[in-house]
Amino acid sequence: MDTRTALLDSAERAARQRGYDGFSYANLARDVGIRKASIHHHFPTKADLALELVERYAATFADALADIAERPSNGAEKLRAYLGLYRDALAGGTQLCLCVAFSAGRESLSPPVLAVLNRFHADSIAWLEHVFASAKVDRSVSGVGDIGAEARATLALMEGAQLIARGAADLDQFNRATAAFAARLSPASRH
Amino acid sequence: MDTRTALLDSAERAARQRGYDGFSYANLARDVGIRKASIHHHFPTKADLALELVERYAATFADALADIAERPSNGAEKLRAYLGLYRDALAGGTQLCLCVAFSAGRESLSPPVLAVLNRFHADSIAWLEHVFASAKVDRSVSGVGDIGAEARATLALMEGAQLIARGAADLDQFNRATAAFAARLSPASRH
DNA sequence: GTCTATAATGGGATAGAC
DNA sequence: GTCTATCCCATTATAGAC
Repeated sequence: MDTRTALLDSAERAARQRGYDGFSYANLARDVGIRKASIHHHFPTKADLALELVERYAATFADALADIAERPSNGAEKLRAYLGLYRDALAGGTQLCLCVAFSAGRESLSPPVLAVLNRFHADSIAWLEHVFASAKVDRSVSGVGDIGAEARATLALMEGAQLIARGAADLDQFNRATAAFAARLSPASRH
Repeated sequence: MDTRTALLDSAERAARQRGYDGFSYANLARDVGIRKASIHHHFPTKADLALELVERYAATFADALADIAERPSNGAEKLRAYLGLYRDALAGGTQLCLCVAFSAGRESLSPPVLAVLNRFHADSIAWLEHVFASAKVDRSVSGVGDIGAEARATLALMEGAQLIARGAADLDQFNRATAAFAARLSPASRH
């Protein structure tokens, strides 16, 4: 594999486990098998690396959301898939969504990275608002209230449930924290 | 004020803004007005400081929960007060609950600090389970399902809503994310 | 593209005078 | 209890050979 990609992969794993301040070029160098000075050839500064990391992550996530949105499914099924994204991102209780992991050490981040993070949040909320709006029409989700509030509550629930599960290193904590939310979603139809 | 207390206060502010890795003895020294070497007289290592910090915070929080629990109020009013604790902890969008702030850089923390953090979470969940159980009886909260799931979902919602509000540096984001939850609580009676 | 070598900085921590 | 002075280490980053 491409050294550059290997570095990004290694950095993503580390960042999602330990946050931005929690990984160093020395870690990456050991992990990838080159010297730390060589990393600067690919990413001149750590801020450059972080920016590309978060951009790549946001793009991948946005693709996943677009993929879900395009499916010919109702609101409940889209939200179930959304829930699955956050469950999978936990990697069994060891990792967080990169944006949650970066949200903590926020003050260490460069302005461009913060900008991507904020966009990620705004896009997520907009996507959720859209899905909740369609769910209100197709009646596949019970008790849908104000769309903006639903979207923010859902995002908060995902991020908080990740923190709880990560703290306990136990994926089941995520499932329990999101059980009531999942119960609002009408069952998947058996095609 | 006591130098020791001033150091703890300064450290708490810094930690809740920037996480464990995000503050240093140099910061505290500048803030409190002594030299950084002097801090070691009060707290030999940073792990010692962090432990006392998190213990003090957990104790204060536990007192607040006990205070709420002892009030002659129904489940809804207790949960409203709980919500208020997390809203106030945001300090208008600039700070997180210490346990949320520490949850991120988890891997940097010493085992004793992690232990206090885990106890904090467990105690919070137990407290919430108890309140939801009583709310099920007094019918002051709508649609109460499984107690354990309700408790974990509520904790996750608080923590996630804090992250969202902090990211936007806007307290109102917290209110919006928790609006649906607040709407489940029966209105406060006018004595 | 990767290496060795080396800044330059900042971190936590210690010794010992006052 | 606080200070100065110092240590050791890890960090990001650069220069220049190969």
